[in-house]
Amino acid sequence: MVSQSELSDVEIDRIFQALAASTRRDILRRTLVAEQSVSELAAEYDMSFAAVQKHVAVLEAARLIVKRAVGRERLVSANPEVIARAQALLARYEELWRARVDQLDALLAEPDN
Amino acid sequence: MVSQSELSDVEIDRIFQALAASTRRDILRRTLVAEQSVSELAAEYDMSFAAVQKHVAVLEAARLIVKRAVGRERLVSANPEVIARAQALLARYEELWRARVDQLDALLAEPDN
DNA sequence: ACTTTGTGAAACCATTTGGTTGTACGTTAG
DNA sequence: CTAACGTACAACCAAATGGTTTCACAAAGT
Repeated sequence: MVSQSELSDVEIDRIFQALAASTRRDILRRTLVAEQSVSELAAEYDMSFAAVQKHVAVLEAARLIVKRAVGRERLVSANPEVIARAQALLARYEELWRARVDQLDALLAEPDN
Repeated sequence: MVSQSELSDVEIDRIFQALAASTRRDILRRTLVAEQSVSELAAEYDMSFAAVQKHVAVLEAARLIVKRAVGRERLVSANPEVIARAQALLARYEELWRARVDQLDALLAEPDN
């Protein structure tokens, strides 16, 4: 079992904000597959090292990734836990929708209409 | 079956960007449960009508909601289709993670280690 | 006919975002 | 020891964001 403290609004803001840029989604994808140093990541994109580092920082603030120090390198790996939380959030939205549809169905099934 | 054209990066950007503000998530929640006019929505928040209208516009640009005109009102309702797409995206990320874990498991299960 | 209501859009402003370059500093390599 | 590498951070800038107020206009109510 993992820590199941509820996510605050600002935390959710940060998660979706972090996901709202394709470079960051790509970094997330890469680090889900395998741990990578910040330089390795930076080499993949057509922008400065500092820019990539900032993207990594945004993902880290959202706790979508974690870094661990190994010598002078910082190895980045994704945190699937938080991704799962975001997914669960969206799933709850869909549930609201289903409830609405069910309610409508029940109404239509009412005999005295 | 619904239209299954692939989402572009910018479309995905817009979806997550739209989800990255709690007011907009709240609007989405309300309109998932029941159709609401823009004024009805605006009445719920401590900001100007124009501000809420802008939030609605952001959600609409992301196609997370749709509007239909009834007289002078614009009735807003959520589009669960797009929410499902976002959820599916996150699910694929989790799948990448699982593949990584499986690969690691296989490696550890190797007899000649 | 006039007024009110619901919506949209423009202009404006402060803050945030996403990029840049430059600097500093610890770690590894020669 | 010195040079190169990996990272972090600050300062700066343009563009986007999130709010405001104001104006315009069509639809509904009186």
